[in-house]
Amino acid sequence: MEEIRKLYEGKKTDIRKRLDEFKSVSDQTDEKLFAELAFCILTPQSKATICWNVIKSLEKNSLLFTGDYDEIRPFLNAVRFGNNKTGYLIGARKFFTENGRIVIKKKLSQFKDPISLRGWIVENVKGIGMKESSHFIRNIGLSENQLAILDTHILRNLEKFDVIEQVPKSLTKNLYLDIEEKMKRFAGKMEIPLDELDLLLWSKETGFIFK
DNA sequence: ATACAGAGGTGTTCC
DNA sequence: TGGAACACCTCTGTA
Repeated sequence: MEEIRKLYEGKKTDIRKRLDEFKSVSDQTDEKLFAELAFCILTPQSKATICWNVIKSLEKNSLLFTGDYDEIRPFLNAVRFGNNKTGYLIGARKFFTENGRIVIKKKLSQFKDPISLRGWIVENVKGIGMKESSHFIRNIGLSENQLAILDTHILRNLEKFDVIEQVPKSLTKNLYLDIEEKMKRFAGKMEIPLDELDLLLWSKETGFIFK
């Protein structure tokens, strides 16, 4: 507990700066928001920096919004499960396309709160589960301290600090929500906003704050 | 050198 | 009907 508080005081400035950058994303174009979503589709079990570079390459080559499977797939050669993820990316693009262009901000703004938005994305965007939906919403600055991004790093830390008994072997939707509640209570006890606690535990494991 | 676990999980299948 | 088991797939660090 004391360890967390001390760590937090040291990194608070950097963490808040990063969260402010996330918040500014919601003012970006629909294309920019989709690029974030695409990034979150690629991320599972893969290196975040590589995934972000892939998205940038696709943008540079004007394929993110127009490329078909065979054109996009080679860019995902270094991404785990590239076959599936290429399909998910194209499916998501189709889902958010209206009259030939990406419409995403308008759709997201229909939701009152981050929780319902997350559920809607999980239901409708194939390839995005609870964790990545939370990740995406946080990355575009709409999480409002209500969503936990429960990846292996965070779960390991929650176990370490006795927030959960042990890291579960598989994370069902209900279990996700259950652990999320526990993490929220822990954040409250630590007097650290949930979004900041997430980045804190994440950077504690990986040494830096990326996405 | 070769082997092997682990990496910011998710969809499908089966009970 | 909710959850466990399994497939997806490639790179990197470690022994």
